[in-house]
Amino acid sequence: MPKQTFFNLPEDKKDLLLHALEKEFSRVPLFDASISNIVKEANIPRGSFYQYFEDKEDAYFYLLSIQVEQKKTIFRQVLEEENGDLFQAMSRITELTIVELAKGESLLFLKNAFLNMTHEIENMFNRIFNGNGTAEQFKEISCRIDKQNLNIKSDIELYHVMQLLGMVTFRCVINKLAKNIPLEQALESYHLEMQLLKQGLYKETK
Amino acid sequence: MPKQTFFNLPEDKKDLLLHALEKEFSRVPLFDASISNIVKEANIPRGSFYQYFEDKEDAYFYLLSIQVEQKKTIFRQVLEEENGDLFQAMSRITELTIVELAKGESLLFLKNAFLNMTHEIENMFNRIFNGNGTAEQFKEISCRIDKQNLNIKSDIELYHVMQLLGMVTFRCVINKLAKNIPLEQALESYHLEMQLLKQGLYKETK
DNA sequence: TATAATAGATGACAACTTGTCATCTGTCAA
DNA sequence: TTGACAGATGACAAGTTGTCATCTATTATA
Repeated sequence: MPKQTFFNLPEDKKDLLLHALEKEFSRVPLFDASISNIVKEANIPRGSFYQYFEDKEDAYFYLLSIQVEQKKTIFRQVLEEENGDLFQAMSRITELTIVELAKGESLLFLKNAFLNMTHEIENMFNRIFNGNGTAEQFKEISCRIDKQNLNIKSDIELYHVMQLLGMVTFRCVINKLAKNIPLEQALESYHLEMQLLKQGLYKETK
Repeated sequence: MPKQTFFNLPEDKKDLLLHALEKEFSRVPLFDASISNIVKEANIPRGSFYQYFEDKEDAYFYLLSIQVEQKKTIFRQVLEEENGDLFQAMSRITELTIVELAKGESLLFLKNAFLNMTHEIENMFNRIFNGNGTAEQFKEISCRIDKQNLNIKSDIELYHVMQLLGMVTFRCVINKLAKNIPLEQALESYHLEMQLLKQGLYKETK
């Protein structure tokens, strides 16, 4: 988390900073990003950066958390529109994401995030589905999910189902971006995997 | 890939280099590793490093590919021992891996690889299951798999099944390492997810 | 044998990083 | 008026990386 000093800043200066962060983290992934570029862009002295943030990672994950928060709202909406159908909602989100990311220069920050997804970045993204990890946050989403058609016996199983779906979704987007797979082909693979997940990979369950 | 110059080196010097690489990449993950440390450890001039490798990544992925090749052999063995049962084989590999990684200071290189898994590193690991990506390599493994109990209609579906299993396995190991989850608990989650995969997440398939 | 050609070794170097810290500056409260 | 303190500032040490002109050794050729 940024230091208190950052939050004490006037709104416009905070915005300026955030824009500088987004610009640099859109240019290159986290590990290639340079604080020097950020301070140059934001026109603040180098020392100030360290007054506001612990380090590069701190700034990065703060920016990411903001964007994830926005995605979370969208996910909620879609889930509602699909009447709590988890699979349906995930499919639509994936399609939305892929199509949007394919649109050239836009969303470079997210593109870099996907292409350099580590478990820490993925954990942040998972907040879309699980909130910040607390039981209440999980409940808040899980209660909006229609469990009727899901083959689950408990909340723990629901949690794992969501983990699995998240995994497959991320992998699909990453794969599409990394190998520059055509849109339709990426979606085809995705739906195939989703279908496999639904049906199960084993013939005789019992 | 390392440059030809590297492969022209006498065996003992190559070994020296590889040990220096392993030492540095065991100390820290790829992005924090320093070429300076490597050349210091291997006692070669800085310029020589660039005579042998393109850059840090080049050296890293070469070392990783060697270790993955070893894992591939183990996987083949286990798959044979389990008479082609993919789930059984994956379970055993996962248990082996988790137990081994838990043993303190050993395998620090692999530990770092897991904790900083990117899609590029994951792709390398996937060679364990898919070979280098060619159709022949895939066939070579897939023909050893017993498809009787698998709910698949084609080789493409088998490919995706293996992707899914790999995904869940990696995630399990990463999760265990990152959150320092006790061994039994990690395995419990893993088996739960495997069970869900087997049975399917949906109640009525049709 | 003498010479040329080529592969490889070498380390100094420019051009960047990063995080720190002593020193300013401005704004309140007493 | 004077502290006190939060915050701003930029020079700095210590590190990094990739390059390149210059050696050196080995092998092929005349």
